Amino acid sequence: MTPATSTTDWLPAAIRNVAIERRLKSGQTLFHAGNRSLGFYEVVGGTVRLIRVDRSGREAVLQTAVAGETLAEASLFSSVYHCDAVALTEAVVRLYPKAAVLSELQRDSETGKAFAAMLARQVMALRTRLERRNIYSARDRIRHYLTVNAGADGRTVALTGTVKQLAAELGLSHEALYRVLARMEAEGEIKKLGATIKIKSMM
Amino acid sequence: MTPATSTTDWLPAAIRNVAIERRLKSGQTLFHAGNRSLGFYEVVGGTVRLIRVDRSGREAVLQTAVAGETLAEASLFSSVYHCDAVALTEAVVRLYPKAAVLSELQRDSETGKAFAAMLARQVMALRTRLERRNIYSARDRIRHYLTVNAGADGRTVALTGTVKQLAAELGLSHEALYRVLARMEAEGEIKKLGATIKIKSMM
DNA sequence: CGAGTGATTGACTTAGATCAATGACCGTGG
DNA sequence: CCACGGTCATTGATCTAAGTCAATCACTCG
Repeated sequence: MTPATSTTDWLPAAIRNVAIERRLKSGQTLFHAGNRSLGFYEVVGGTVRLIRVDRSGREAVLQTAVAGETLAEASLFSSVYHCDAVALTEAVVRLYPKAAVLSELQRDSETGKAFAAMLARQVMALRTRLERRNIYSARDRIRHYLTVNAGADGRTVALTGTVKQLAAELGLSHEALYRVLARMEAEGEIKKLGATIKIKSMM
Repeated sequence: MTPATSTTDWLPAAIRNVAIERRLKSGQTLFHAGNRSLGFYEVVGGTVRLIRVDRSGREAVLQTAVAGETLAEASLFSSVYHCDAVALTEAVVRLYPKAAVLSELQRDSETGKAFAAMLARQVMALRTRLERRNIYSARDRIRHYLTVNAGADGRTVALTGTVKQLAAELGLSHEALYRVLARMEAEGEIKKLGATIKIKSMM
């Protein structure tokens, strides 16, 4: 339900303690495709990208992970990494060693369940975000975001970050977002109150 | 790696056999938000939508599941459904009962692992598709698709369905896709060979 | 043999990207 | 304490890529 890529709360302390923190310089490679998989990572600070490089050198970004997000979970179940990970900015990551995680998942079925639940929730949230991107009109995309993220009263949406960040989440330029938001407010559909948006009427 | 939402291969026969198939008429509701969660579904045929309805009656689509895809996995870990599911077309779904699935996941750690691995792969694939939608230019979006989905030789992409379906996957009108593909071919970047695209040079 | 759908291409329109500029804030270093 | 550099918020002007409407042709199917 929450869009938050709520990272690693499912991890028992036992595993969290064996995590290995590593600091990356901007541009530095964390792992390469083909490297033996050591486990999955959590980005503690900065930004790390997963990249697939084709033989002509062109690269395609598979994921851009920022602080709090998690990286390469699937590598837990694979012996090698299938893409490159490189730091886009200076960054700090935490490695959760494969063997430790897997054996813990196996030993404690509660942890296994929590892990699966977290992944299932992520799948749900990702599908929702993807579905939103299928909406062509900026206004309807915003409406989708608002109704999906409305609080319990169904009328109040708490903005998590800056408007620019929201624009990125929606796949709009920030200018376009400002404009549409302004129009929606002018037409009485919403009301901005600081970091909150009130949904008033709907057309 | 494969973009396929490869559904239920992880399920042991034991569970597959207790699945309950159900036929839905177009427009029929499979479950409502707040209903006690019975398990998750696989869409065998037709199309089913997950919908969140806000109090003013506006609805936001959270997911559109077509044949072969899976629905509401997260409900395995929740006591009630959190949205409505309604058939967009006539449809056939298969219900995997929660209790049976959960106990099997718990009993057989191999199954649990396979389930988690499937979810992790789905998360990866979804993130990749979402990342692609961040690319504004149609051409670059197509390039992203091609490099991500290139076969082992890195130069051959097998199209899974029709070009129209690809257009939907890319979030483009099919006309736009035809045009850009035609231009790319004219400029020698790719070569279409039936249901295959050869990547020739890259600009 | 029509009906329905995909593939393709042309013409036209427009929503939203881009480029620009301004004002409000904010931390910070002298 | 204040000037300065940086980022966010906001709005205007302009441009274009891609959507929409439309028409044609090729196919498949009952």
